[in-house]
Amino acid sequence: MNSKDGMRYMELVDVYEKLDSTTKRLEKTTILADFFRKIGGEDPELLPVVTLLSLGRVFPTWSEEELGIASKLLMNAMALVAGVRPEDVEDMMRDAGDIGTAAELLLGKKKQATFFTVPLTIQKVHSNLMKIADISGNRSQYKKMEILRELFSSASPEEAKYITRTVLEELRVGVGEGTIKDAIAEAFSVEKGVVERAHMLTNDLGLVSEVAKEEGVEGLKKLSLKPGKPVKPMLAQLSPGIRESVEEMGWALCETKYDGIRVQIHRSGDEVNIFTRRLENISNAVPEIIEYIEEALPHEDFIVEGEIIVTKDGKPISFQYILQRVRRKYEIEKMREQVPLKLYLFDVLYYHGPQIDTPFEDRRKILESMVDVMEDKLQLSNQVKATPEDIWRAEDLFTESLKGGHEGIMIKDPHAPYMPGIRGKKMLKRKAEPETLDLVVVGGTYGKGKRAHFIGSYLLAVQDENNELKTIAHAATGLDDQMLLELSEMVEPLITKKTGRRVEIVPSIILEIAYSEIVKSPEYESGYSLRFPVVKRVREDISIEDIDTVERVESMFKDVQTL
DNA sequence: TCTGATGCGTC
DNA sequence: GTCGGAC
DNA sequence: GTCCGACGACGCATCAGA
Repeated sequence: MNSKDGMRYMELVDVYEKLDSTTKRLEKTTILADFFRKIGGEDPELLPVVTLLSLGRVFPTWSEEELGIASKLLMNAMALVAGVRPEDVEDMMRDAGDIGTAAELLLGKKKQATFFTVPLTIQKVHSNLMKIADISGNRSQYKKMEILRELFSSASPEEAKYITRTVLEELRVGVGEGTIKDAIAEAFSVEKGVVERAHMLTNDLGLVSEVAKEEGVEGLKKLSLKPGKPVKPMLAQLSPGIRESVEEMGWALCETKYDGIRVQIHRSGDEVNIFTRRLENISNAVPEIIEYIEEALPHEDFIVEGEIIVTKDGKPISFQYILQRVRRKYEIEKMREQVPLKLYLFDVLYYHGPQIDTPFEDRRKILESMVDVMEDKLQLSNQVKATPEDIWRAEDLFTESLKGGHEGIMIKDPHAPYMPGIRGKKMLKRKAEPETLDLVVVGGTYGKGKRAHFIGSYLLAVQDENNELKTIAHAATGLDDQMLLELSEMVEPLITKKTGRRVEIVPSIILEIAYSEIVKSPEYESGYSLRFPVVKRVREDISIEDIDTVERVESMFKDVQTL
């Protein structure tokens, strides 16, 4: 290590390799903690950067910066550097099962011809990646690739492996935020709870590690909630059953679960901002929501949360519509007419100071005191109180919710504080039982990582009135290791064609697929597709003539719409 | 100027 | 979003 | 219980290239 030029990227790569070589969380934590401590001692300015890079990120969570490079562009850049065709890279990637490993192999060959290189530093890698995010406009893809090319040309094969994975933000060394938090706590001898809280409130583990080292517990405790700065929303777990969940809480506040977009709304002085679950600012896309807030809530600093849905004649309509609104930049006024929004508020995080430690029961009361309801535009979530004795209140809410075209119910612990970014048992969700269809496998796509040498996703079809097969969805989740293997073995002899990572398969294997909802599809031959498809089992007991039909799908889709 | 591929966010 | 695997 | 990483559909923005 050279103190003038900063620490070499290779040192970080060694850490990645060590992390990858164990599956034990405690070991990973110690590896990271040791490294953080080392950086803290030798090159403290690098600590926030290294913390982010260890997570496989270039920017902190709250940042709106993005690289605009994913697998395809990256493959092109790799092809350029290695002097091969992009298709060769794709083949290699399929065989290696991972773009990082493919990069390592490709550059390994190339490197033998290279004479010498200037060693990469962590700083250099990070600053070049940050530069990529700033490039836009004409020839931007080319310029981005030039930066990658420069990095690759001075990278060792092993370094290239992790640069590619970092660009894709998929480091895949088994380290996520939980492990990083533990490591920061261990490295700088602060309590884990304090690290956790600081992270909740800032969404910036780089900052947290820096403060932990420089100012310790005192510094971390000073970080706090501020209107204008979004925090990660508290998340819900699946409820195993309404009664069981309510009993476990003692009593519960149950609310309709609306099928829309979760938003966190901040008022800071004169400014109102609306953030999504991943902390993206969508204020410009939903001007009417800002207006409703101006009208219905106090002109004081606050943070509230709710769900935005689309309604027609006061009734909720398909989730697909709201996707037309969230990230829109153009023709906003026009869409505002066509796709009207409604906001249901259900929580408050800040009002006359932080309220996240206030029990939910009381937060709700505060929220109620803040809001002047606007019919059809802004309301509080529909809420009932349920105890084990009158569990029917919750059960009725559930059936009413589904009948009304909503998604189910939330079951909330009245005593719980608001825990940003935590998915715990203080807030549960209960949705309708999924439906199932019997579909035939007509193709597939090879997977990555764990699924590198399997078909990681199956293309499925229904039959039409002429017994022709029409595609309707891909399914990948729901397969355990054993089924993954068995299916691969069944499918292998049926493959008729391979193009890149995709294969075509003689139709014969039938899968039972669960799904939450049928949706209109611009992509699949049947004109429909499935929301949240899950593989349940292989149907060896029926034959291909028995699979479900386009007609059936169509009739079920209409049922859903007319609810 | 238009279209398809790609990226990236929502669920 | 769902799910399975590892701890 | 918790964390992590496999993977699903859709729609808008952006950019390359016809």
